[in-house]
Parts: sequence; structure tokens; C-alpha cells
Amino acid sequence: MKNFQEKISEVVIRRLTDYLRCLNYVKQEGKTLIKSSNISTKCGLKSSIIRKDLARFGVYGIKGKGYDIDELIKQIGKILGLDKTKNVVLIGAGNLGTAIIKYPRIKNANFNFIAAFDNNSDKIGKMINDTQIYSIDKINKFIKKNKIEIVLLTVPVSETMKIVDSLDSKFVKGILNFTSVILPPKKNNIFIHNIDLAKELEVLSYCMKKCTL
Amino acid sequence: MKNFQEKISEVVIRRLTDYLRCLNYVKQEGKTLIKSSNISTKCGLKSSIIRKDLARFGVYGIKGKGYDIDELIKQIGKILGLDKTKNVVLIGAGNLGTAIIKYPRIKNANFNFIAAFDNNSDKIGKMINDTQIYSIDKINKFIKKNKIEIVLLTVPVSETMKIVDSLDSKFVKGILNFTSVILPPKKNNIFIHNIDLAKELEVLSYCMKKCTL
DNA sequence: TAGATTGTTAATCGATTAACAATC
DNA sequence: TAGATTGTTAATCGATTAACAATC
Repeated sequence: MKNFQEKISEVVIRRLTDYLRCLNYVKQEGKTLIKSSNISTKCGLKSSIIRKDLARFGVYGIKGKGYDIDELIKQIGKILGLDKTKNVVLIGAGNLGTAIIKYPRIKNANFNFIAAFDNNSDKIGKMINDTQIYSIDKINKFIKKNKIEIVLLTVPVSETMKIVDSLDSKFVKGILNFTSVILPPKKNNIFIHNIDLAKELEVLSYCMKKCTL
Repeated sequence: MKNFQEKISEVVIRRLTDYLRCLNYVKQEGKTLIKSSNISTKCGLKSSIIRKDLARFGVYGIKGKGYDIDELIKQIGKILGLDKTKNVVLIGAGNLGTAIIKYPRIKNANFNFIAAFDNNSDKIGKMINDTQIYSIDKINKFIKKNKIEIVLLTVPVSETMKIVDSLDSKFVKGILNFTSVILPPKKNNIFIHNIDLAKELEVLSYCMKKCTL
């Protein structure tokens, strides 16, 4: 794999995750080689951009044959940083938080929920799958002890800012924010990605409308 | 507003939803005018692209002053098709489905969950907020009667394909798919948007990694 | 009028595509 | 070797930006 300094845009990374999903699917069918044109059909992209994306990271196939599926999965995983298990914690063990912990694909992607936090005393001490719920007071102690870099935020709007500002940025490097509060892309040197469920509904709505114009 | 035939890309629409969120926020503060440079700071974009996006839809401001906030909210809402309340139904009243119905911003965006469907007899007949849960057997009858165009899908992986294929495409025009199953962007003439929670975690993970290279 | 911010242009930048020589 | 698919180029396409004349 190339030791790239080149700037890679987020769209490329998003495509890479699509390739990975496609590859895992095809692997299950028992195949060992895959053509770029095959990934192309499954992902709804042109085959040339797939070859280009891969070559950009120094990932190559076999001319006349295609790509080795296992090798490709391994390489893309490495690019995305999925080769090592990452411990993450969840703050807010409500419906959304519970759903995320149970979300099937997250475990496959090598993310491990080692703890959840909530301020509801009825929930503290309980489990969601294999993940225990702790009091939110313990959050920074836990983060420090376990060197947690990624936090998923699924708390009510009213709690969001307070919690974000309280997180120890010596350890936390990324927040996935599912609350309706729009946070800046970077704060206290922590990367923040906002996921806005309403936005997706708005975009879908527009796409449907555009079609009938 | 311009009667555009021009092709608008999805990135523009996503920005528009950001503007809308920003505008609603600023409106609460009691302001009536907003400068593009102001939206720009809040959304992390260049001011020129904001003016360009708006002008593309024939939405104009006042030179030397800025944009009228109320007018802008109205116009963007119209572009996105949020001016009329849209009835939507949810299939799968588990944790994720429940969380989505309770998601605060969705109501503001003029989407109305008029029903939820599930196959668990313990849930059927119960309510989530103001939304009643019905047996999934009744889904197509309900869709037909209420002319439902948008379906949110939060069912287990194993159920997904069966349900998608069963939906009456004479009425349903869009599916927001939260399951881990990746569906094609269009099927039976229904627009499908996939929301993959694991993907977002992968992308965040890469962004963090890139930064420390 | 003077000051400010828009609307629009032209330049730049980056991403996608088609095509084909290279080669398994 | 013949057939197939890659890796890469050059062309195209579209999106972003800086700059400034227009004008409230």
C-alpha cells in the first residue's frame, strides 16, 4: 500500500466503504476474484472510478483477471483504519443509543462498544447486549482509563452542548453526533460528524419532488 | 422563485437544508435580516457559494443589507418541498423506529408520522408519541387509503427485502432505509436512500486517522 | 452620499469519464 | 497465443472560489 501524503476527499472514503460492503457480500457467495465492472454494477458507479480509487491507494488487481477479494477487503480495511478493533463509548442509552449498539454492521466493522453512559438511575447497571450502562458522572474517568478516542452521542438536545464541552479532549478525538444539535466540524481539536435524521428525510423528499416536475 | 429545469445536484440540496437549520436558529434570536457571510460562518462554507446557491433558485437578498430571514425560510422550504405537511409511515417499531418518531427536528420539517407498523403483537395497538402501531399485514391497505408516498424502514435485516418488494409502488415513491441492507437507489420506480450508521463511524474513523498521519 | 453586501463573472480547482496500451 | 481486464492517460465535466461592478 502506498504511503500517501496526497489529500483524499471524503467522497472517495465513502465509496471505499461501499466497495467493502460489496466485497463482503460477494465473498459470502464463495467467490475469490472480482472484476471492477462487477463492483461497479453493485455500487452504481463506473468501473473506471473504482480502479482509479484503488490505484490511488496503491491497491492493484491482476490484469485480465480482476482483484483478489480477500486481499482487497484487507487493504481497504487498512486504509479505513478498520484493521484494529476500536473501542467506542456511547453517551445516552435511550432508544437511539440502544438501536445503534444493536446495529448489526457496526460489530463487523471492528467497532466495540465497551461502555454506555446515562443519567437515568433506572438504566445504570443494566446491559444492552454485552455493553454495560454506567452513570454519566464516570465518563471522563472511564475515557482516561481506557483511552477512548471515539464517542457516540445520542442524548437529548438540552444535554448536548454541556456534554460535548465536558469531554476530555486529551483522549477523545472524534464524536459522532446523532442529536438534533448541529455542531461545528471541529471543536477542542475533536472531529465532529453530525448525523441528522431529519436532513435525510428532507433530501429524499426533494429527490422525489424533482422527479415529478 | 425560478421555475428551474436545470439539474440540481444533491450536494446543493444538502447545503440548503443546512441553511434552513441555521436560519431557524438565527430567527429564534429575534433577527430579521441575515448576511451570507453570517450563514457562511455558521455552516462552515464560503459566502459566495451561499449567494450562488440561492440565486440558482431565484432567491435574492437586498444589496447592502442581506437576506430577509422569514422570506428565506419560506423559499428554501418551498424548494425542498417542505411547504406542505407530508404524511409518512414507519415500518418496524423497534428502538430505532421509536427513536426516529421521537426525533425532534422531524416534526419541525413538516413530516407527520401517521402510522407505524410492526409484526409483534405486543406492540400492535400501542402508541409512540401520537403515532399508533398497526399490524404489518395492514400496510398496503393503509398506504392506499392514505396515499402514503414515503416509508421509513427500520426492520431487521432478515425482513427487509420481503417488505421492500411488497410495498405498493403505485403509491410509495420513496423509502428511507435504515436497515443494514444496502438497497439500489431505485427499485420498482421507488427512490431509495440508504442510511448506514456503520458507514458514518467508518468515515469518522478515517478522518481521525488521516489527521494523525 | 458613503458604506455595505449582493449577484454574477471568469478563473481555478477537483472529480469523473472514456479509451486504450499494457499485461496477466 | 487469444481473450480479458487492469492501470493510466487525456479530455470532459461540474463545483468552488475570488473578485468586483451593481445597487440597496
